[in-house]
Amino acid sequence: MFPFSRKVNMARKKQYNEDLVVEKAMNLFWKNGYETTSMQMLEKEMGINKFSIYSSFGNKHGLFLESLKCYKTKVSVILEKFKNATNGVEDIKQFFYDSVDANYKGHDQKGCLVTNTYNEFSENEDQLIKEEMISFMDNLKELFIEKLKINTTKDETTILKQANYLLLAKHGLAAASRVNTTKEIEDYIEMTFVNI
Amino acid sequence: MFPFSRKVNMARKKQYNEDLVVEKAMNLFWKNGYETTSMQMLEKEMGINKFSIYSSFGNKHGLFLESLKCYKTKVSVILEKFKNATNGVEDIKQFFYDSVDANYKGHDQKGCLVTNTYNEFSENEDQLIKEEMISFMDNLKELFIEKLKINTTKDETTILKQANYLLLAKHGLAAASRVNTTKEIEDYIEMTFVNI
DNA sequence: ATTATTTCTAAACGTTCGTTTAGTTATTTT
DNA sequence: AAAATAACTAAACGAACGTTTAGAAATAAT
Repeated sequence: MFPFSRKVNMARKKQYNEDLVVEKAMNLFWKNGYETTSMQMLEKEMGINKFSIYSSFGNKHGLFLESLKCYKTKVSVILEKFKNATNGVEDIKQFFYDSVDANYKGHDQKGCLVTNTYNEFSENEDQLIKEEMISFMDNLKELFIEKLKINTTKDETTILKQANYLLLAKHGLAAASRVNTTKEIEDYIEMTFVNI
Repeated sequence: MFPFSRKVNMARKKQYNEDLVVEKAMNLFWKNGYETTSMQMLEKEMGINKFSIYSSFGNKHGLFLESLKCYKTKVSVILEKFKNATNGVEDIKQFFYDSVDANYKGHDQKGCLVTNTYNEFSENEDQLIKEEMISFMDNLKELFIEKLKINTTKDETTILKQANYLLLAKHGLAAASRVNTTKEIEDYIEMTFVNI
């Protein structure tokens, strides 16, 4: 599963669960961003030694990639629900509400890790992570398009415009998740969908 | 003007213009963000020695604060135009277009420095900069409210909702300024204002 | 012309960063 | 039980960070 973890001839057992410590790392990255999160902080939060981090994940960058995977797994429940929905626009709105609920869990107001990462790396030279984030958003846009096509007479051009609009609206939602109240966020979502 | 620059008994003249080098620093911060921009990069971009930076601006943090002031001066033209406008909602839309134009100057697609800074510092402990950004956005929200009240029968609650919606829409616009085409940005702005 | 003061260059400062390594401990294999 | 091997702890690594300092160069005042 994890690229740097051994599987055969295990002389001594790992005293930690890799999935569990990745989730802890993910929460720290989510809260602080990539650069601000130091290996020292990760050591403390994950409860394991630096050596263990490096032998399991290669380096900080590798750990971050695993953290992103972990985040995707975390949101996959919402995403699957969204993918399987069949009501059209109403599904997108519900997806927005579900996303906010997920980001409010634990009352930490950390926004969306994908959006945060996208913002942090947008002027960075790390192509791999940028492409990961862009791919995630492109997939989301495709899903928006798919749902917008349900029960509608709108032409293709309008649908593409609306999908792009909704994708950008999600940036606003991520910002809102960090500062606004639940009520304000609700108002924002409702207003976003008035003209869709 | 600048807190660390001397004014009296100047034995040797400064070989640089402080306003000019701050603008260069601002452009670098704008492009890369605060943390990613190192003193080395600033030295090179500003064309002066580290010592000169420290004697003029105290430290990196001080230089960033001056850069933010410089940015505000830069956008003050747009902001003043917006403040003096009297047509209502149409003025806000024009302000959105003007903001995009300003951010596209130089074709660097750096987004909005205030929004970028707000994103970078949102989970940071730097209260001063956070408050500066929040204050800037609060002022903007107040202006939105003021313009929304022109030629309207809408009640106070609706206006507050719409102002908050527009403020969050500006986050989407900042994200769009970095990746979307001019046409896509136009579509986004038009769609944002359909239901206002 | 000399002195005082400021700016300049360039090197070094202490810290922290991500990363690596040496040596101990624990478990499996022989 | 002995040997082999993997995971552990803890210290150290070089590089980069923001910041400071020592000394040379330049200008003002005397």
